[in-house]
Amino acid sequence: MEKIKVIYMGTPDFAVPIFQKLTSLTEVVLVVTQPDKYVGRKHVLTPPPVKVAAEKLNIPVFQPSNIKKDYQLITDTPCDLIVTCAYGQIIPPEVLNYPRLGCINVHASLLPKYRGGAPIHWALINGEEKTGVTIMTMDEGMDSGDIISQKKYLIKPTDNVSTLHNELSLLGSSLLEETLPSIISQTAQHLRQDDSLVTYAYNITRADEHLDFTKDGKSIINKIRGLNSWPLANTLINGEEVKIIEATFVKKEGLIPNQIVDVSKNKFGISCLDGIIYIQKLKPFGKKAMDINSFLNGVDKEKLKKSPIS
RNA sequence: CGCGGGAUGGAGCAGUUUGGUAGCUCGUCGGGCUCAUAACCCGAAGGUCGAAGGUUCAAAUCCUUCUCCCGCAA
Repeated sequence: MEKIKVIYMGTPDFAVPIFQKLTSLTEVVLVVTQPDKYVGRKHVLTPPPVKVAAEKLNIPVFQPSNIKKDYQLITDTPCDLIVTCAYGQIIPPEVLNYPRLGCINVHASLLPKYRGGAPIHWALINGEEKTGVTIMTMDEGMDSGDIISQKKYLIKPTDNVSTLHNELSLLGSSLLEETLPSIISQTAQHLRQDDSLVTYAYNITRADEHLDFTKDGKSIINKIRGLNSWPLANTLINGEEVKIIEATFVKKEGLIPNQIVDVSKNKFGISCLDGIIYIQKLKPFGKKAMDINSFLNGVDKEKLKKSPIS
């Protein structure tokens, strides 16, 4: 079978395995990704991961800062299909309508749930038992196109953003492999999204990262793992911001929430609505991540017991 | 030069303001107690105090420059 010509549009790590799978199945003639960005304290100009992967394979890369205006190169490049995954910009109709087989997108949720930029985070934070990946047609809305195929993933209690990110990225790759033939033969089923079931997963904001210890233990733990390894949940202990990386929950009745209730050699417990959150791993302000034993070794435990949480 | 925090035995920290013998909590190793232990007791090893230069009789501490790590902001 002759390989079809594809333009791939994607940006972050999540989009890399899907890109690589695509290169093995089709001829990727152009990669469109976000411009290099200045990141970090030193403002180092950093290329997006998909660009790095594309350059390794000597595939041309196009990085328009505003694709609504600057799409000429795409529509001048002969191709049969456009595949997108976490590209990062709304794609104009001129591009959507260009390839004869259309535009499809790989999204990290079971649409119509969790449309938007942070579906993995929100699925974990909300304590979902399952999530998955969806391949769909693109339209001018945000993740609102027709569903072509889906694959479920049962979330493990040990999953966090990093593990789930990897799982779904691989799942997306294999789903793409399974779905591609029906796209090429134009026999794919198109299922309209049920508007009444739509939910949105907006990008995580600073306020989303803050832990509220007056809530129930389960939701606090879900938030901690739903923000791990990035950007991490935080709280203020004695006015200093501390990132909470890992914690466990023990159910217990009759506690006043939001208090430091258990400090010993290797335990640091904060009360919540229905029990105690034991911090296992954290990152104090200005310090590196450390386990709870290390943290307790270097801290005045009597003072810590009296510290307010906010 | 965007803003701020930090670097002290293997880990986490105190000591720096006011220069004067390297300290705490752990870990490691050895010994003891114990039916036993991640518990307790006794002892030991392990550090050119991030780097370089300067001031001084004397610098972890004061001055200058540099490197690396972390958070925020983009």
